[in-house]
Amino acid sequence: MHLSSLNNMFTDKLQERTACNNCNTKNCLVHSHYDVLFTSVSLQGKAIIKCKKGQQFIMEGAPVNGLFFIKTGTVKVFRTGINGREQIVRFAKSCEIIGHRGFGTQEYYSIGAIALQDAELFYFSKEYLQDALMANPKFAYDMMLFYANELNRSENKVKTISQMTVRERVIDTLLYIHRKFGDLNGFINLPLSRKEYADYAGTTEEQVIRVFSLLKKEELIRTKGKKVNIVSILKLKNEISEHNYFLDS
DNA sequence: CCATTAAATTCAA
DNA sequence: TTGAATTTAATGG
Repeated sequence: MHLSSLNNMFTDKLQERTACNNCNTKNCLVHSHYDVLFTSVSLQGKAIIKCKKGQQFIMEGAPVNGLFFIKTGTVKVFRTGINGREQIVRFAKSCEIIGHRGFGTQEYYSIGAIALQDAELFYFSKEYLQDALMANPKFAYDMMLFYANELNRSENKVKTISQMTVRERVIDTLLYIHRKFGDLNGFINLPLSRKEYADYAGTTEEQVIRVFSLLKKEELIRTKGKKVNIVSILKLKNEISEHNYFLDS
């Protein structure tokens, strides 16, 4: 089969899968630059990767050779600390980019990424993306905005971790997850273990469990297994609003 | 941090 | 669909 017809098959396949419901086209780099990313004649440097729940698709220390866009599913991005403790850097959902920090100059990934649910990923090689960026200023500009935003978020996170108490950090984490993933029948729409809350908040599993217990006694949250129901978002916000509370995505 | 028990999830029959 | 096996939550030392 000829290469260009192979490529058409690829694009058709993509098109039928690109009807993602929770994607705001305006904010989605893949969708708003669909033509740039998918209509090139070359098949090289793009792929769809299917990732099962719990599967790690970026290894810390592995050589960087491209970057991922999440099509469906959710992903956690983490870095391993000094005594083997995991620090979750961020959670990502569809339309977000993973592995971008190493894109320009870095040789190796400084982060790992694991699918929290079954996920589909678009993969683009460095070379492919470089060509797309060079050829399309609007795409390059949108990418730059994305990077600026990421940097801002990451600087805010430093403040949060270093200045807040454990309880405040756990609350901050709950609000962040809720803001980002919304809720389904009152429960936060992302099942996370207590350890994962801890790894994001920079604490231990036990601390999170104890803070949760207190919050339950105070009737600020309810839990059912992994599912968490925030009773009063306002009261939780108030607890940390006197410190730094930044709206980020 | 570790040990114990309770609870929830997974998996396969 | 059930329940046995495994994993995760919760608490107290």
